[in-house]
Amino acid sequence: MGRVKLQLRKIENKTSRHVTFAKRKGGLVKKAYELSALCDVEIAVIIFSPAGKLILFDGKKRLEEILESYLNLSRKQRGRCFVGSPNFFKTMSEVEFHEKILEKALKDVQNRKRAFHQEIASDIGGMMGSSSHSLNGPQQIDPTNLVMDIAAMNISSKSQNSLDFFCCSNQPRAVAGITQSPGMLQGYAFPSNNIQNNRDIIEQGSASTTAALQSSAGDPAMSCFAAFSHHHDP
Amino acid sequence: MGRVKLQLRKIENKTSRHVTFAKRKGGLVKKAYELSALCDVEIAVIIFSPAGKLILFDGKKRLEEILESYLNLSRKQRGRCFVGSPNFFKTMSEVEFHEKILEKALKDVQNRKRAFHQEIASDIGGMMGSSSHSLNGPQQIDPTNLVMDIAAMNISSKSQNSLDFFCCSNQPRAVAGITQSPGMLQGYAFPSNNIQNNRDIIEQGSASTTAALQSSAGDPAMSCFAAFSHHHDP
DNA sequence: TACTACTTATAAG
DNA sequence: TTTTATAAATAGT
Repeated sequence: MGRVKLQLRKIENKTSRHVTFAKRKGGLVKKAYELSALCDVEIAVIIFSPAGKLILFDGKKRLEEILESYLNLSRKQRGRCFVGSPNFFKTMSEVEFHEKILEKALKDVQNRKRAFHQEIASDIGGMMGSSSHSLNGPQQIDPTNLVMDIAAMNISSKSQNSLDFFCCSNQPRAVAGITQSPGMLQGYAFPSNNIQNNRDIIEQGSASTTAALQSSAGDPAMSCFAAFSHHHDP
Repeated sequence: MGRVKLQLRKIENKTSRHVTFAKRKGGLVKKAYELSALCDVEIAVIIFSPAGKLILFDGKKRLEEILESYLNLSRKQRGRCFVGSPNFFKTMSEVEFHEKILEKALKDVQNRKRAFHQEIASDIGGMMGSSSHSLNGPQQIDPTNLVMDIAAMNISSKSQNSLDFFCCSNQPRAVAGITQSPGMLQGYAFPSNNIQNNRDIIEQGSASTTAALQSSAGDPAMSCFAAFSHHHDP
């Protein structure tokens, strides 16, 4: 829309590009808001501005587990999350807390290892041929098999107070394509361990968005956007 | 736009709502595509349809670390990612692989602990008052301090081959507000540990998108959308 | 699905 | 920033 039809390629003039970005960014967020409201669906729009900063719109709740990682990283209420070298730990209590988590995780893995040994042993001691469990015994390490297809996993709901959800990676920090604000993406690991607290934060977020919507006489989507806009550059 | 101006609230008629959803969904994705192309920015649009299925658009590369978690969870090429109880491990090699990771992580944390002890000891042995390092000695555990503000962290690039990026959480599986397809969100932990491999997959994705764009005489954004649409319900 | 009258978004000034 | 003229999106058919 406009005086002329634009070709769909990068606008070379920097000023024009920034003007267009500012306009269309607002338009996109507004459209997202409208679609979310009209059709009662959950939407997130994530934009990295030319300056590399983050602009967000999220409609309803489902995506908040992801989006909070962007919106709220600096709020120190995310739950137990440990990212980075232990050298970043600032207090002994932090170190010891994570030491305990890791000890527990290691113990769980080692228990599993023992169970494997037993199952293998019983396999050998039992009949030949078909075994009712899926173990294949020791294998070569195949990194491509180490990713679990979570969607196919049956989630066990027992042992809520044991460490039943953790993650390890030796992923180095330098992630392809991420040069600006590396912490944004990498800082998030898992949802808060305190669901009630987490929900409170979500509610807070909704409230502030609502407040922004109400305080603006004009366009609700635009003010919704404005509510988030302290997360990006001016 | 249209014959009448719609009020910005949920369309109650189900058929109208679905028609509007279909139209505006396409429009939103097209807008995202245009903004991405015109302004050379990275964009993702994530939509859960009324049926709860996923619709995605992503512009450039920065967000793929997040979006791949949705698009590619079932491709067993994500790198070393361990989520869930060790009981889900299917092979001894998986168990042993993660045992090693955890042992290393624990060792790193314990090294840090030792360093703390030394720093504290030298604090006691040194002059009173101002100390040049930031340690405060042992403290009460304050869970709210255990989340690191990654954005404020200075990322050390050394020790690429040591475990310098890992995460632990005792987050239970039942995450508030996530009832459908829980695996989608929870399955993803960190970017692939094999960046080259990861990039290959990204290129694949881009290629198929490009192919879709080219194979459609009509609207590039729409066909781009179509390229992803096998991820949502028909 | 296609049409079309109308609203909305926006390129240029 | 605000104002147009025009292109684009879309509600109802």
